[in-house]
Amino acid sequence: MPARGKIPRPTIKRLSLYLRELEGRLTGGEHRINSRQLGKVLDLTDAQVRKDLAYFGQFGHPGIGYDVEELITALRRILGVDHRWRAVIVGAGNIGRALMSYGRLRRRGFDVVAIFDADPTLVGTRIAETTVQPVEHLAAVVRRSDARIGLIAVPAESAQAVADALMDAGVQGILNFAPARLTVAKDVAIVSVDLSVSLEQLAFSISLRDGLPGSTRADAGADTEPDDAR
Amino acid sequence: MPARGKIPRPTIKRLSLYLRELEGRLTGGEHRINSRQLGKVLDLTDAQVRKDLAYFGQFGHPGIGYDVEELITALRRILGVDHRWRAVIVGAGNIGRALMSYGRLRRRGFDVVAIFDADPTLVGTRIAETTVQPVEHLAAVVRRSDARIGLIAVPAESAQAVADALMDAGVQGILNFAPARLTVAKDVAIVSVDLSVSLEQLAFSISLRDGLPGSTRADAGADTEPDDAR
DNA sequence: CTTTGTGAAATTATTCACAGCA
DNA sequence: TGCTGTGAATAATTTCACAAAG
Repeated sequence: MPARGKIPRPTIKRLSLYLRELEGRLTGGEHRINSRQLGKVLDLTDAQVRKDLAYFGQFGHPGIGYDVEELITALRRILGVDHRWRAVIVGAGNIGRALMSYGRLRRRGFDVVAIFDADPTLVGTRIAETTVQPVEHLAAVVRRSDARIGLIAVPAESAQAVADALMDAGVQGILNFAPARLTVAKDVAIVSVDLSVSLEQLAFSISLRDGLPGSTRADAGADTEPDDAR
Repeated sequence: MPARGKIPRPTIKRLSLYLRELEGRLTGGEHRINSRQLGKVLDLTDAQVRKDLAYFGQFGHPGIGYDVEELITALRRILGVDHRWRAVIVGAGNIGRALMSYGRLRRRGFDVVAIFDADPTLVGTRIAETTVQPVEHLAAVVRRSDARIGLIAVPAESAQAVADALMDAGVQGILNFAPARLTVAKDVAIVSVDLSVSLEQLAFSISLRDGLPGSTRADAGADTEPDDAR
């Protein structure tokens, strides 16, 4: 039920940033905001903000601006985070453990219900109140818990196999932290995050300046931030 | 010495992906590749690949394709990863510790020389052979080690203060994992990665499909993957 | 007077398509 | 023949600018 018209890909990324900013403002006691103010903090034009939102309906009040709470509610529905999502993590290495312990995920609506690893020495250990299970249990646990999202935190070599297993188990979306490009069924969504790529973007930007003048901001793609949210 | 002409922002992100793919192929024993093959795996047209590379020079051989090693060398120079970078991490929580232990960073040319935290109970603990230092030491250590990059892994509330401290200490680039938009001097590069934003992109993509048909791939910005590298 | 929503214009990025080299 | 590099064409995205609403 989202939109009218076709939504530009960049718009989707900005919606999350709008939501994050609005939630911060609501906490700070602000109940009203206009497109200029919202654009300012994200380095966007006011027109950009209005156009992004207009793809999904009319949320503003001419002469007034936007009601922060109203807009938050709308954005949550648009992004699909007006309800909670269950997820599983595959890989209990550094990244998997950090994700498991990252309280912010839960606060933002994502419940990690299980973590798996293929290494027998890790199976049975506990991370943030959850016991690491053998990957063999993946299919059964995903089905039983009805988890719809899988987070891949395994080495590049096994990432595709894990993705296949997650898809077989029925997940609808995959967040991939392995530095590999994964092939997924077309009815499965995938977003990837590669820290090395982010660091290389940074190295490139720094190198550029060291050479000729000129400024650069970069957004890191997945999860990228919004920095340079354009 | 980089480019001729102005480089599209999306091109920069793809360069890292080309490099990652090429390194994998070289390891697999492939010494030659053409734009069609390289584009295929990243879901890009062959023209896109050629155009991206052509911004920086002539690396191909008509009728033949590209020499993998030659292209890797060129891409490393372009991206600024033909030499090593020293970095410091601020924040020894889940994310900071995971980054510190993430061996891949070192393998890709980034040496984390120190990690800091404001929490006295964490100071002195060891993570991957490195002792957590008090943030008060930040300026001195950054200067002494000549670190040029700072990784921010602290809560959103303290992220801006940490960014300011890093800039004062002289870093030229910041990789920000805090869910906050940071303001930086215009001669400092910044790339941000927000896992919640990536997860929301995923939730949005899944929700879209559940509604109307249509496929979506998403790249997560920072680090994003390359998935849907278009 | 302020601020939204939105066509029209401008800008940016991608794809086409082909001349030229191996 | 196979494939690169690139100008020209097309498509996507952003910005402009203004009518309408509070």
